[in-house]
Amino acid sequence: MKGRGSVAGTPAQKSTRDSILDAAERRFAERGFTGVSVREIAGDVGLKNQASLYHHFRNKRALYEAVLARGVEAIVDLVASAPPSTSAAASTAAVDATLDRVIDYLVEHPQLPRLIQRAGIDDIRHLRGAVTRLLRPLYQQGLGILALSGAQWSAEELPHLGAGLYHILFGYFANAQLLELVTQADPLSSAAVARQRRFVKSAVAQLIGLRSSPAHVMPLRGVRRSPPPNF
Amino acid sequence: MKGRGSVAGTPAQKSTRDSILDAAERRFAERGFTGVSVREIAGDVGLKNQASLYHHFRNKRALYEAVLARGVEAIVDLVASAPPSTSAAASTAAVDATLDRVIDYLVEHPQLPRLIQRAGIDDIRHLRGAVTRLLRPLYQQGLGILALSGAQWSAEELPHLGAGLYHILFGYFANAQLLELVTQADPLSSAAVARQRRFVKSAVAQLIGLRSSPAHVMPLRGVRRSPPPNF
Amino acid sequence: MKGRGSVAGTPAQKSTRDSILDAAERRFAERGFTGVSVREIAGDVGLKNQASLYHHFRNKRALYEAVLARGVEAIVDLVASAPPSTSAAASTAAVDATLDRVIDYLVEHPQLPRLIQRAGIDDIRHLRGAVTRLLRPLYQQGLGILALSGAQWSAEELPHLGAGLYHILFGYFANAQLLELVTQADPLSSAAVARQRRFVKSAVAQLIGLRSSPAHVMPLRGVRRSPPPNF
Amino acid sequence: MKGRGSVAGTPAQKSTRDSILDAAERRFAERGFTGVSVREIAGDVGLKNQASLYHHFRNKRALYEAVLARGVEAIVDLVASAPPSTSAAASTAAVDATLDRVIDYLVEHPQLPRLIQRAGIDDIRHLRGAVTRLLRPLYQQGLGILALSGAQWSAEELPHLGAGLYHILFGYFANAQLLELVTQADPLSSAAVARQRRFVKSAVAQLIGLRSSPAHVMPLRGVRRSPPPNF
DNA sequence: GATGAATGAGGATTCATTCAT
DNA sequence: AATGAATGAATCCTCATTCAT
Repeated sequence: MKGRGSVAGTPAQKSTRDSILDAAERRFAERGFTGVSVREIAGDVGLKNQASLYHHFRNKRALYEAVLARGVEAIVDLVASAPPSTSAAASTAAVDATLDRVIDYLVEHPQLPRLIQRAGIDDIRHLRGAVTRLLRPLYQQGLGILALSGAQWSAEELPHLGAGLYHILFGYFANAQLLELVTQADPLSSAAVARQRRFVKSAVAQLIGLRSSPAHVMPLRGVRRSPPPNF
Repeated sequence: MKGRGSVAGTPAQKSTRDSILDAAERRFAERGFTGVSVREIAGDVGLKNQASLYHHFRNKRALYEAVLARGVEAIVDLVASAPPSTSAAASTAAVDATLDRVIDYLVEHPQLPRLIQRAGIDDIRHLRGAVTRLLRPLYQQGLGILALSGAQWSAEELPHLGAGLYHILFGYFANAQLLELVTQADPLSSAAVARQRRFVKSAVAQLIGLRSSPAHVMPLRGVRRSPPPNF
Repeated sequence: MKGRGSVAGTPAQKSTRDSILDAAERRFAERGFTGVSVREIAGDVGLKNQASLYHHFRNKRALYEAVLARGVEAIVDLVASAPPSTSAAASTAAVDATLDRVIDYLVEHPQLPRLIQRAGIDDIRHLRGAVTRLLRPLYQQGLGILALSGAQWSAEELPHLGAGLYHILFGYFANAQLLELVTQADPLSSAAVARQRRFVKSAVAQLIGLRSSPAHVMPLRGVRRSPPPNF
Repeated sequence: MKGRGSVAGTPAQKSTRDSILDAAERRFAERGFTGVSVREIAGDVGLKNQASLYHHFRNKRALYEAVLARGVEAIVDLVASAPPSTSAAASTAAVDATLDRVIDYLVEHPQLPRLIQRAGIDDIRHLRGAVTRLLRPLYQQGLGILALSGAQWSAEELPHLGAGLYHILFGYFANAQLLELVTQADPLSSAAVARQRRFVKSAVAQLIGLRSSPAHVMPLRGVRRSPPPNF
């Protein structure tokens, strides 16, 4: 968020600016920066004229960056709020809790992973500042956590592990449409999300190499006997 | 053909059509369908005019789909050429070999993962046909392989595992730019690629359960035969 | 508004929208829908850019249809304002008055007959709505008038008579250029128009049978009450 | 027809060139010169490439003019073949016969009137030569016939009469689509054409002022009792 | 005589943005 | 804060035409 952002403490003028951000987030997630027109976003918000939008954001790119910053900040906050645990056991719990928080959030904001994955694939020249400011600290924090865990990975492999975990976590939601078409089942159904949640936790536990994870597997066993999907 | 066209005597000179496909693949991977102009692609190929391009492809979208199909087909061929092994041991070797082939190919065609990841995130309505034709069989084959391996996953979890492996494998290359900015190291350096190769193989092995984590595999075995749920 | 826009104080200054309609009417009449470019019309109006035109009309066809509707409505109003006379004598006067009004109007708007004749020859799929809304009532009214007059035509022949009168009336002005080339005289000179006016009135009178050719009118009278054929 | 036309006596190479003319006539009649693309015509003829068309006609306009000339010449021949009668009685019969011939021809070539009406409305600068060569003699001949008939018209009114007759005759067929939409009946059905034929003859007889026409009216009386159309 | 390829010019339309109100 | 109008640049695509084969 830049310059004219919410004046401290006063939630007053929320309406229009935030509506624009919401609409833009949805659109940009769906079709990317170049695939969305300012007119479209203005229309979504109920503005009769694209010109009105320029009262709230300097231009299209500024709007895009505001959307992206808002989205990434939310994720960063989610992860950053994890207690900086030092013991492996506490770390395990913390990781699981963080995964839960993130997955919960991604389910509630299903367009966010698309938006962020897109931004990662797109030309990131425009995003150097935001990346450095927001993502690098997050990355360092993640590396710290991974390093703590009883790892089977060398220090130089940790970045690869971090990237892998990120892709597992975000890729599922970002590619929901594709998954649906390929598997012919809704990847965002609550059952599917529950399964994905279990899978991610289990996979993370295995890859991170913490042996405390089986705990949460057991209670779910009964569920595993539920009727099979038609994958 | 003019300009850089076929030099007399070398019959295998790349056809205009293929040159267009190459240029388009690069561009579409970089900036997506809406971010690329036909003029740009035509220019890359040395065509003096966009009109010429329409001699080879009905329109921009047809070109895009041709590019995508070519790219996906290459991957599919890579994976499909894996011997349909039945023993777990043979499977392990086959999986490793396939991973090597795919990684080799992605390194050689670094734009392909971006292109494909993008296509997965984008509106896929236009791609129904291609997806069904190309990806579904590949997916079924993948599921088969995963099911064969002595895994700790239930049948209903296999799709999630498959998706996860895909995201680990392609995400790294697709997000190379982002990774570079965050980690401040080149993810496509030969050293980094070698590390990623080791990481992927190791991670796959762990997740598929061929080599490690046999601990909690046993209790789940019976479940794997259960019919799939509705996702 | 820029350039030649509204001069302060004169509120009835022609709106941009109307200027566009005027220019488009002229152009479309001259060269037809496909023969005119949007750029051309925008240029005529003094707009520096085609884009401005799209602020007032959704697209080229919408503009064309607006032009056509405006033109036809003017004619319809002209004819519709004729008093619904019931006696043959009053009808005669009314017909003459209507002819005068229409001819006056066509002389003042020489491009209108071309526009309308063109529309009749062109593919009318796009015009179904307008035709049904505007022309069918006019046609019914015309049939009523023709039926009233002491005519030598059967009910089933009235549509042919109506069409014939329409073609005589509009064809002259629509084909003015051709007539000039063939007759080597200006068909729109005031003398020529006066002659045409006399000719039309006289021809209409003869064909409608109000004034002349009573000879073979009688034998046909009874027939006129016969129900109409299927065309 | 210009330059490369059919070499005297040899009907040999008819095929392609004439096919092109036929297709072009249809298309140009439907949508006018600017509304038709060369590709379209070539496609109609079965040519896989527009380039082939340029073997037969120098360019699009030359093709158009050839089409127009062929069409107009046919009409001119039809009218010119009327015996140059000198007596009014013979003239009446000749006029009727000519009308029959022309109407027969227009029914068989329903696209011709549209083509010709269009040409008359369009910018005729390109057609000066053809008009002068083909139409002026026809016009003079027509004037002669009209002058012969026991006319109620002055010499200076004859051009108006001539134009009116032309518009009645061609307008009906040229505007068939429009008439159909307005009257909700097919103007080219054989019944409708028969009625139009009677109407035209009768109208012409009245306007020309020949008193011999009633003859052909009587035998048709029975038909007039046929069931009514839904005009 | 027919075709594949190429091309310059132009087609309609949409783009992001600005300005006065 | 919002809107109507305008605009330059760019969009995809089609046009008629030419040339070598």
